[in-house]
Parts: sequence; structure tokens; C-alpha cells
Amino acid sequence: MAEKIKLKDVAKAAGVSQGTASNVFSRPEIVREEVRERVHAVARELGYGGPSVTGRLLRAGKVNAVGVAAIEPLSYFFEDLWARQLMAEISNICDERGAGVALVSARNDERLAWNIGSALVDGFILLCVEGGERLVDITRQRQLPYVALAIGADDQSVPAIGVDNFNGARMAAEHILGLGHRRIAILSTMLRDDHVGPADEALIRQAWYSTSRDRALGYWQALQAAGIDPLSVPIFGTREDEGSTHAAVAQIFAAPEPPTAILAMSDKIAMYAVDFLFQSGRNVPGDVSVIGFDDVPEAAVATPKLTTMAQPMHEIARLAVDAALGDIQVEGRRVLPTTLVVRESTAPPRAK
Amino acid sequence: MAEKIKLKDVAKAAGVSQGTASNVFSRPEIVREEVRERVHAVARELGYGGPSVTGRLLRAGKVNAVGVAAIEPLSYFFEDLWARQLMAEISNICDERGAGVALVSARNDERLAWNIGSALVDGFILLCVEGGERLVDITRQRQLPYVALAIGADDQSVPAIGVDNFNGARMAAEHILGLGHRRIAILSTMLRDDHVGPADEALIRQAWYSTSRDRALGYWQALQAAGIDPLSVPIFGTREDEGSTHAAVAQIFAAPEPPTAILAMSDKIAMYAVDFLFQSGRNVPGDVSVIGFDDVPEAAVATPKLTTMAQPMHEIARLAVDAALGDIQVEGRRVLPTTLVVRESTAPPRAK
DNA sequence: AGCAAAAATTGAACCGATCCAAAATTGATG
DNA sequence: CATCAATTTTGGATCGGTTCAATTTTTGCT
Repeated sequence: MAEKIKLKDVAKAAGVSQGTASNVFSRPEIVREEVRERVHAVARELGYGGPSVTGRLLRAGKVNAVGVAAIEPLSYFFEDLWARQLMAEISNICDERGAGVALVSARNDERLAWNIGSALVDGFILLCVEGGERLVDITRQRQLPYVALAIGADDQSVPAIGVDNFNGARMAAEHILGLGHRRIAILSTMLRDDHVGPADEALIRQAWYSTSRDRALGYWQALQAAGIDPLSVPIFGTREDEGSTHAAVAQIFAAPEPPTAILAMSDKIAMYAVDFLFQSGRNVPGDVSVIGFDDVPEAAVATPKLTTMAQPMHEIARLAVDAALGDIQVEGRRVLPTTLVVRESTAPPRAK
Repeated sequence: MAEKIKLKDVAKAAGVSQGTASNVFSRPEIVREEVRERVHAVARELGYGGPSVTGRLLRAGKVNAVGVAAIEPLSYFFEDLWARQLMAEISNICDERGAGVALVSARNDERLAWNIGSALVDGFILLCVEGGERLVDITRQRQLPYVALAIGADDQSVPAIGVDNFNGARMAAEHILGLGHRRIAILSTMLRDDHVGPADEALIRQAWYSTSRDRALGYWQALQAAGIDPLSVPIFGTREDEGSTHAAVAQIFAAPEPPTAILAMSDKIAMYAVDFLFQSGRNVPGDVSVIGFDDVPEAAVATPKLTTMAQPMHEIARLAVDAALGDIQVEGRRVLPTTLVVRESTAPPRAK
């Protein structure tokens, strides 16, 4: 079988310089039509597959692709609700920009470092759901633009895009309070890696994940303003899975005066909670109102359709892609507002 | 701001040859520890970010990544059920192999050609749900290994991996017939781009999509063997969406003697059908049995849990990745068997 | 110490294009 | 026909590493 044909071969066979041959492919408008056609003809004849991407790349230094990275198995991108929604938005933006998307990930730090180190991209979008710090550290090595999403810690030196968790949570709580609820419980996302179950004030104020902490604080602020002592409302940490959520709800509703509303820090938690309430014969929103957070696509088609705080996913994705491509510079943390989406899972408490 | 540091600079500063410096990073085991450390120290001091991927690449000629391509918007990969499941498997395999995954797509042919032409990958996996022919043509240009999945046409010159649609469908029908059903209807995936609604024999035998045709023929074979005239069982083409499926089921159940079982060529169709049956007050599997095809993840959690023919997704993904990476050679069409997964949506017909 | 074998290091070629300044060609004009 | 400007083409430098044959250094053994 023939050797791999390169530009040089084509140039020689067509009797032009390599420079001209190169122009035929990458800037056809500057070469005389006659020459252009001859070169094309020769190329076709020789079976030349067009300029090698790698060669071009080396010269250009730009790949025109963004890498999305997470400390998770690669399949995380296709399985996790939030990641999926975000990826859909990110890929749409990349489509518009004509940029490619590469998925980069590994649970193992060493492997991840290698993958991040060798990904062919112009910049990274970091999905920092877990181990955000490490992910950022590893990415820094690469010396490419990057931006962190959903990062827990609030280190101002890392470019990050996040939502206003505090005010989002406050608005969620205000919605519930505005409906007239007074007995309320909170279902939290992870506060610390090793914690599940009832949480106290200290644990919350010192939570490892600022997302969870800020949302809790937002809820509290609204409760306080409504004259309810935040410390009197039960707050349970969950792992955002069925088991820990059901356990938490079970414990909450075992109390003598169970709540009439639940503030859930994620739609996933909210949906598991709704699930459990149905199974235990309670009606949502008839007996209990539930409000989620994030507005994942499933929230709109769940039964009942979930009331929740929507993250401006589209804008997050746009900013993230621009930052990763180096088109804009994100310094410190860029905070975006959330909006309340009222659907069917919240209603005034049943009149006594 | 300093210039970009390159390997050469590090080598000079550390007083070693560029070759040695290169080895420090890519084959550390062959350089003396003392030297290795000195070079690393210098590199750190200079702020060297590790060997540039591009440079390495140019030499190596291998990217160690597979591209997955489709004639769809990029977000298709995160939104479509089947694509998602497949991608999850593909990415797991790539994880194992230490290979990266790049998503390549566009609805527009020209853009797609450009994207495929400039994707930094070692090979392609083609998701040929639609316009498979064109996708293959475009990919061929690139002169890299590729393999087509779910391709409709059966051109033996394109390396493809598919499932045994004929026998899978036959087994599905045999399951239904084995339960005692005799009045049956078929809901088909697209037979031709322009067709929806009742189909006749000619249409099926000349279907544009061999997947649909083979499944239909498989059903017929089983029906025939059970002494039922295939031409007497209604078969409706759908677009695999809610509208066309509901319409088809409505029409089917408007007949004086409606069927007691439905053979659906995809889980998506099956789920929409179940949906409609519930809405019209019929019980599944009490009144009507429904069997799907594909075994998407949702089939296992639907209500009722869907009986279906499982595609060996894991193996498909493994073969596809190996082929795209050029590790194995797929010639012509490689056909994999499907397996029956009995869940809750099928049962014997109600005794008369 | 002497010498062969093993290990480490070097230097230059090479991967496949793009880019740019300089040279060659073409065309218009006086 | 000479001159000048505009258009094309050329050759060689460059991007940032890897690799391999050749060379130098180290090690092991007598």
C-alpha cells in the first residue's frame, strides 16, 4: 500500500512549491485558478486527504475546541441530570461558535492529570461538583484559560461562574412563606463529605461546600424575616440519592407536628422527596408543598410539575464557553441570578 | 510577561540536551534520577507547563481520542435516549483505554464536513440515525478508521456494527405469541422519510431503513410460523414521537376487534403507546401487552417496567471504540444478537 | 587497573503543515 | 519598449516536541 501522501508530495507532483500547494487548500482565493485546479486534480489522483489537522495545528496553535472536565467517570456527562443539561447548553453554544467539544475526566487524580495535560483544547470548563479544588489545581498546570462551574470554595483567585445561591434560596423560601406555610423543613445537598442526616448550625456555617451553605443561609434569612427561628426548622443533609433522601423525609415526617412544606436544595432531592411522600400516602401539593432548586429538564415533566429556582443555564454556558476559548476574561467569581419558576408542587397549606 | 517557555529553554537552563529534557517528561524511567530532578526543578522555576500536546502529537501521529459523529446538533448526544446510553458506554470504554472522546456534529453538511475534517481524533464512530450515507461519505474523506452504528442501508463496503434486527424482532413476536396473544398490531419506526401511518407490504419490503424493514420481517416470520397471516396484522409507521404514535394507537384501537398485544420497534414508541393506552383507560399488561425494542435505561423504570429486546450496548461500544482506534478491523457489517428482557408490560391475554 | 557490557546522554533529523519576505510574473501606462 | 504597480509564486524558517544512531559515562568483573 502506498505511503501516506503529504502536502509536499502533492506539491512536487503538481510542479509547484509547497507554499503554493498549502495556499490551494487553506487560502484558495490567492492562487490562480488554473494552478488551483491542477493541484486539486493531482491531489485527487494521489489520494491526498487534505491538509493534516496536526500539522496545521502546530503552526496555528489554536485547536478551536473546549474541554469540559470533571472528577468523575466519563459517563457522568451522559448520566447526571445537571451535567447533561449543562452539556446540552454548552454544546449548543460551541455549535454556534463552530468549536468542538472534548470530554475530559477520570476519577483517579493521576489519570485525570494526564488527560487534562494531553487534551487537545484551547481551554477548559471545570465541572466542580466534587473535589473542585483538586480539579482547579490540576488544570492550572496546563496554563490554558479555564473557568470553574459550581465550585464550592470561594477562592477569589480562580475564575468561576456561579449562581446567587443565597438570594435564590431566599426567594424560594419567600415563595413558600408567602403561600402561608409556617412549619417547614429543609433538605440539603452535601454539607461535608462525611455527613448525612440532621445538621446543626455549626455544621452549616462551616460547611465544606459553599453552595450548600449559602442556600441554607438564604433560607434562614427569609425565615428570620418572617419571624420564624431558623434553628427551629429541621435541616437534613442528603447525598442526593434515593436512600438518604427517603431516610431524611421519613425522619422529618415522624415528628408529631410534621411540616407542610419542604425546601429542597436540588430538584433531584425534591423529586425523591415527592416520591417518598406519595408512597407514604401524602399528596403534593395538597398535604405538603415541595420546592426544588436548579430547574433540571425533568422538573418540568415530573408529577406534579416541580416548582423550583431556575439557574440561567444558557447564560452560564455562554460565559463558560467564551471564557474557555479565551474570548472573555472572568476574574474571581461571576454570580448570576436565579429565577423562581412556579409550577404545581407548591400551594397554600391545607386550611386547618 | 515572559515568553512561552518551551522544552528547549528548559533544556538549556538545566544544562542538558533537548533530547534528555524530552525524556524527563515522556520517559522518566530512562534518565538518571539526579538529572531528572534538576530538570524538573528548572522547569518549575521557569514555569514550564509540560510538553505541548501539539508538538508531541505532530511527531507521534496519534491523538488517542475517538470522535463520535452524527448529523444532528451537538446537544443530540445529551438529549436523545439511545445516543445517551450509547455514549455512556462508549465513554466508559474510552476511560478504560485511557482514550479521550470528542463530539463532532452539525446538521449542516458543510459545517459537518469541516468539523469532521478538523477533529483531532484517531478515528470515528458514526451515529447514523439519519442521513447515514452522507455521514459515511464525509467521513471517508478524512481517511481515518471509522465504523458506522445503526446504519440503515446495507452497503457491505462500509464497516458497520449492528444488531440482528430480524431475529430480535422474531423473538419479541414469539414471546408475545407464546403468551397466547393472537390479535396483534405493530408500531414501526420510520420506513421512509415521508411516510407515517398504515403501511402495506410493498412499503415495508422497500423500506429505506433496513432496520425497520428487518424488524418487520422478523415479526412476520414469527407470525407466519404461528399460523397468523402477517398481512392481516396492522402495521403503522410512526415518527417515534408522541403525536404520530398516539395517532397510530388511536386508529388501531378504533377497530371493532382491537389487538391484545402491541409489537413496538423501539422503547420510545412502546412508552408513548403505553401512555396513550393508560389515558384511554386501558391497562397494561392487563388489557394490552406491549413489548419494545432497544432496552433504553428508562425502560427499566417506566410504569409498568417495559418488556423489550435488549441491544448488547456494551459490546457494541467496545467494538466501536476498538475499531475507531484502529485496534481491530471491522469489515462489512458485524451483526450482534439481541436478548429478550421480560419485565412487566407483557402478560397472557385476559381470558375471554 | 583494565576492559567489555550496560546505561545515560547528545545532536540532528523529522513530523506536516503555515507564514513571510523576496523574487518572478503579469498587466497597464506613458 | 521601458517603467512601475499589482498579483503570484517561491524557498526557507518555524511551530514544539520525539526519536534514534552515535557517543560518552558508568558499572561489573577479573
